[in-house]
Amino acid sequence: MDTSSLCPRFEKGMQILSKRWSGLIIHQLLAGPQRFCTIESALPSISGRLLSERLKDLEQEGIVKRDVYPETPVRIEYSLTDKGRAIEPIIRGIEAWSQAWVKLEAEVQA
Amino acid sequence: MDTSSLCPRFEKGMQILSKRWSGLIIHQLLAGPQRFCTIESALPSISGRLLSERLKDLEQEGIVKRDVYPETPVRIEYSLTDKGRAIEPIIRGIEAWSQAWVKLEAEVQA
DNA sequence: ATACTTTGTTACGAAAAGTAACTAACTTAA
DNA sequence: TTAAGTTAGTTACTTTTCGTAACAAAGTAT
Repeated sequence: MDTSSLCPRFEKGMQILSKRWSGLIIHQLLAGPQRFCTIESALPSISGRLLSERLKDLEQEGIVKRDVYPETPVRIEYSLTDKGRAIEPIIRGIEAWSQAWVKLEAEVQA
Repeated sequence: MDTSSLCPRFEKGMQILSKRWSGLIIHQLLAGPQRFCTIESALPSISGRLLSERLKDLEQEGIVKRDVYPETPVRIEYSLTDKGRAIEPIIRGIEAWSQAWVKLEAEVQA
């Protein structure tokens, strides 16, 4: 029973952005187009399997674009679409909030 | 191997906000303090088990406050702390992005 | 005492995420 | 012409998280 005025667009948007790794991948791609292995080593502890899966999800949502350059070795570059770049203010907002409010384990005095 | 300059605060902030339901719960609490069953019926298809778990997570992170009023029946109100209210611009950003860019299933013409 | 409400908890099966090893295509080195 | 290396994944398997449903404590009303 949905008695709320919860907008289905907002609900879906939230679903997309709150999938694990999506935010960090988008953040990484804000630095410019880059290849699979660059993203993989930029993000701590994401595995190839998940990165591959998540990039496919984001491509399907029209947030990420995948370009194949048949060089040698083949170069595959991932970049943000307009829809993806439109997420930048949100990511920056999360950065700002995190700087201002998030305490790391080491800083939390119980 | 973390060769990036990825800020650990940002990483943790992202982890908190991107947990399933966190965003929608915070969005709901932006409307003001409210009780468990109100949140439960405002969000589509979240179960008591998950809502309980997520509210505890958010309370632990200092984002949500839990107040017990020993009335009859007992009233327990959940509200946002300052740290929680500071998330409002991010949630509004996601709302705006969703309005502008998110297409629902029904609208996607393959 | 019994039934009802609110705020949860417990138990269990399903789905998603994490880990590690493997594959395909193409290159350079021996 | 093998052999080993690189990039971009995939497959198989384990662990964690999620979802569903039934139950429980504390109090009121009947």
